Amino acid sequence: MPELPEVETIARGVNARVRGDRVVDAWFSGAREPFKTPPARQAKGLQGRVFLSVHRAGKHIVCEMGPATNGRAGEQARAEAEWIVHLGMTGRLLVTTAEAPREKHTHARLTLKSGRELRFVDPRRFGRLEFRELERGPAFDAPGAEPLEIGADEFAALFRRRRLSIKAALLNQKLLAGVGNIYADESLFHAALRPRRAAGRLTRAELERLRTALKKVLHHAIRLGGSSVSDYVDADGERGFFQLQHFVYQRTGEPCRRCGTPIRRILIAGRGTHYCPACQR
DNA sequence: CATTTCACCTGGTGGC
DNA sequence: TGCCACCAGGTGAAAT
Repeated sequence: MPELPEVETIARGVNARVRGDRVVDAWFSGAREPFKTPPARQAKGLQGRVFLSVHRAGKHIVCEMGPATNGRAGEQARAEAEWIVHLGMTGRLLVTTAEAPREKHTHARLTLKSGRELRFVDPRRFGRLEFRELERGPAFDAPGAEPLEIGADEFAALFRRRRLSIKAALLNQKLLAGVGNIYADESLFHAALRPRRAAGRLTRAELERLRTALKKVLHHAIRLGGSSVSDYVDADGERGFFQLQHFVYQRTGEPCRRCGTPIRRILIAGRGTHYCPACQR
């Protein structure tokens, strides 16, 4: 469901829990949707492999998988494959005991050598699971720029000559990777910019305000998430996601925390968009 | 080509 | 309680 901060938190939590563990069995549901790679191929590819590391790229969780056979002791194995998890709107990646009750809508279960399981649960099935053999193709690379790393020049260049709204531009993963509806609305509020403003018409100063607001909001959310990794990753924690105090997101009609004006909700790119008509210009 | 709309899913909520 | 409309953190294909 998750946007960049949630995905970052989940990737860190999963990394800490499965790094060095080995897949001894892989099970996938019969459902069609969540598989970018046919489930049988994923199961076969993952079988026996060791988790070298897990990290985030955009909204994707990328698991670097090492060889299925034990290497020489003390030798650092090289990644041979990647298991890529996109959580869509409702996906969760959980580390559980083998005995933990199986939740409805479980689409993948990797049994690990430690006895634990890594489970993918996704009611709406907007999530995607992909498996790549690095020998046969390129490593995964999220298309857009990382909002936490991008510099002022590169950021400004993303929006130059674009006629779409800045809100729609922020949501476009080919421009920036990882920004979703919550943090788009929140960062536009902190930058004091109307979501309907044409992206290409923002001044350099406004864009710089947006870039710093976005960074700040994302870092803050990661910091909060980091203190409750277990809410996301350990068997059935689900809090985490909404614990942040939003300034505009889903506060339609409520008073702006800065000036008291009722927050407005409009539709941009089919997504609910929240802003303060007084603070944002 | 850039941009917008819509379909893909299940589940929760609030009105009647 | 039931029924219904509407909403949800995402994205890629189809339409404009």
